[in-house]
Amino acid sequence: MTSDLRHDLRQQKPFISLVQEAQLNLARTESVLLAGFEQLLKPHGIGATQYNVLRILRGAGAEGLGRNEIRDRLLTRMPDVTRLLDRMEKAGLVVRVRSTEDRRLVATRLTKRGRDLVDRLDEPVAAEHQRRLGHLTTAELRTLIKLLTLARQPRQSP
Amino acid sequence: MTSDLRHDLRQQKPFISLVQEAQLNLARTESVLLAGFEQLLKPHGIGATQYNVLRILRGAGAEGLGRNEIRDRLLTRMPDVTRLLDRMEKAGLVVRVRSTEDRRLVATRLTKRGRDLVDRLDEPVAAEHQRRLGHLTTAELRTLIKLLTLARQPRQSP
DNA sequence: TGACAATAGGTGTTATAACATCTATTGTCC
DNA sequence: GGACAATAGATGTTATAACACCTATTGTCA
Repeated sequence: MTSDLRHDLRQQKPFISLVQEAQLNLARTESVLLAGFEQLLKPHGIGATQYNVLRILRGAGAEGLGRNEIRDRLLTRMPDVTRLLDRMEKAGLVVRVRSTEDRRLVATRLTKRGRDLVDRLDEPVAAEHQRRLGHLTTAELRTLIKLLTLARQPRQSP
Repeated sequence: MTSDLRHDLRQQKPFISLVQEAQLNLARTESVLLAGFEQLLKPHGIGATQYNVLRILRGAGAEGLGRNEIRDRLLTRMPDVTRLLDRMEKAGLVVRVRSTEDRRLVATRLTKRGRDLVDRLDEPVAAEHQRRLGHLTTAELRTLIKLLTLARQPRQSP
């Protein structure tokens, strides 16, 4: 009776399988890194998600991007991109212009202010990442990237 | 002039250093795994954080734990544990009892309902983790865990 | 061409997170 | 033993995330 055995052993911490241990480590590590990153961004009035949008828009060039395109490019799932962009527009970081050809389309673009901010952040962000992960060797980083990429491919039925 | 060079090359995606690539992969992988996990928990009316608390309290035994102790054991940073516990108490998953010896202390304990829920979730949670990460070999998982652990030790000045 | 699905985006509402500040209780030290 | 720092926890308030649903515009096809 598997169920009884599990019942008896609980309270200790057995059955922390390797996959669970990996998942716990992943969550913990991401949390630690993210916290440091948010700390860095806070004085500039934005969070990690907004920073992400700034990078995406900078990469997209002058034409800008539509809401759904931005959503799809974000690292983390984020419904309600509309109001995220609302806030960024209010903060003067982006502007939105509705297309005249297809009036359903609204392109979001960086303002000079947004562009300047993300440019100014390049160095401190790189420095923070270096500080956090710079003690890993190149080989270790490559392996880590490889394993994380592999981890995103589920066994079956994506 | 480094600054000018950077200025000229922007818009492309150069300067994605290994450390940044690692960080991006970490965030992305965590997001994907977390989304699947939340999906699994949703039918049970809790999220990943509450599930975490349930596991922590189960591990703590019958005496329960104080608010700060729970906060410190959580995987991810979480201010406002008070209202998280409020919600769980309202949902009948935990109870809080104030100590008579030191009236500052309030122990939070699992109710039978909370205990049953976390017990019932053991199998589906294990299965989900297996589904997500089970295609990695034991050696790969060990390496991943090792590297993630290493990544949490910053170079200097914690 | 007119109904209707598809697409892009927005809004209303509720839940949760984040931040700062507050209260109660206990320990400590002059 | 009385002032005061320290500790444990709670509360007020604002911002953000999550979820379901709505509006406008365009494409398509009988």
